[in-house]
Amino acid sequence: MKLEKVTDQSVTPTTAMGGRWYHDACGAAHALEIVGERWALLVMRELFWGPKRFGDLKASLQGISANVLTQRLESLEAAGVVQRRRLPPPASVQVYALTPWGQESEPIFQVLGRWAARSPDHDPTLPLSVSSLMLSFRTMFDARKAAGRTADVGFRLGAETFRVRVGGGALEVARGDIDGAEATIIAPEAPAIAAVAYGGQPLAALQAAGAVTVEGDAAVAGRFLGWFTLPDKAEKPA
Amino acid sequence: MKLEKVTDQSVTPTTAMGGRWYHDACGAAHALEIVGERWALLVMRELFWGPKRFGDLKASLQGISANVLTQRLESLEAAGVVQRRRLPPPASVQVYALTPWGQESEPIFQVLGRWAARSPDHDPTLPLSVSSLMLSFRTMFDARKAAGRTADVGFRLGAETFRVRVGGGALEVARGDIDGAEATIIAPEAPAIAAVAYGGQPLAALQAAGAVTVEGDAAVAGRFLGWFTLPDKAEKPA
DNA sequence: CGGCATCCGGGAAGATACTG
DNA sequence: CAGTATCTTCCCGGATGCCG
Repeated sequence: MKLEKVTDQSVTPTTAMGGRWYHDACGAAHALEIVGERWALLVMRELFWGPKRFGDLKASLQGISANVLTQRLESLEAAGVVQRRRLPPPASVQVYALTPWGQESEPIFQVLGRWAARSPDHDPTLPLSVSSLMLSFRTMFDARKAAGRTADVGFRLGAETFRVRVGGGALEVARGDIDGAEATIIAPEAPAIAAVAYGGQPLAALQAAGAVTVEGDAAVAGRFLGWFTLPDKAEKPA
Repeated sequence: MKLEKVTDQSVTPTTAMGGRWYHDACGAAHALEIVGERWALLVMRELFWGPKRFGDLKASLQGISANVLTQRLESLEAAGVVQRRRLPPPASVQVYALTPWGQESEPIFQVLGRWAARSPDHDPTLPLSVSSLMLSFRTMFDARKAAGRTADVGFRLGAETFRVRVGGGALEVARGDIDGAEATIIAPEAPAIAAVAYGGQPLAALQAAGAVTVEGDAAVAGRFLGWFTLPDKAEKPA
């Protein structure tokens, strides 16, 4: 007995994967139908800290082409993960934002990130978007290292600003205002920060090289960047 | 400047996606390079409770074709997630198993499953593999409902047997021996069990219909199947 | 039977060019 | 700037056939 032809149109056009489903009640399988297409999850990642315009989205996703981005935004909107919004005048431009349910995807990034960081093939020196860096702070934050400490750190990475607050064993991230932070870490590119937090590079070395600038309390900035731990790599079996 | 031909072998054959990478240090992006291809994560799901042969794997993944399964097993093996093993004589057949690091993927299924279960489009009445059902027990176990209780339940689903033990707020699953369980739940297909645990169907109704049989303490079986909760669906925005 | 190679049709991804 | 149109390349899925 053959499967019925699934190219039959008009069947749940809301679901992505162009009409190829797993026909599986398993939640993970359904998740893959929503976010399993190439780029889909990375689009969500880039929207995680707030709405973005098409062009900014495309710029932050190095390598995606406009038509693929359009398709993904359509799929994700149909799935209820992304919402298209028009900003109020005078800035009446269209932006894309995660829905509340889309926002709940943070654990997906944490779990995938922690698992893949143990991959023998993972290369943390590759380019890194600003959104990824902020997500990595929440994923790799090591509360033991920050025990008993607080910090209020601003980031200015290219044109984006983020504020990170640490206290009570938790780390909060928000896009936007950095006024009044104890220290502000400034860099043209996110990977420079990752090199310090994850690559063992001394902050002072990157400051000397001009890749990173710190305003305010440099001791706070230095301490803060030591509060993150990458998991050990897994063994590659014979 | 064109990309070099990526069918060119010898370029990190360890990584999947046939030579299309994200060039992104983000852990989630790297995870997608490993498990983001169609079927890859479901292959891992089917291996989660122990090694399987090619044919059993193919049978449990309704709809996969042999060549795609071969490719996925190759990719996953190259990535260090899956290991090919030869069972000792007399049963000297080849099986596929997760590596220790591959076993660490359980949180991925939990998080994806919990998130996707809230999808407005998720249909829990679709077919369900035995591995998925067992994974769903660990994902959707509601310790509050089982508070102060223990259970030791065997499952015989088609040709597979699993043993599930609940105690101290935790739920353990193991493939294999079910001798001495307090109750054994028998069904030809996993979805019958899901209909009780997640679909609100009374166990007695399925027993009457002959879809499920219980041996041993039926009260234990009935209680056990009430200890699981699906998350609420998210709102579909206008 | 288990596993792999090969061929084919359809469709998704990627690059480029173009339009409002 | 925000997408659409088009073309090419490559992946997915099915079928068949080989070889242990």
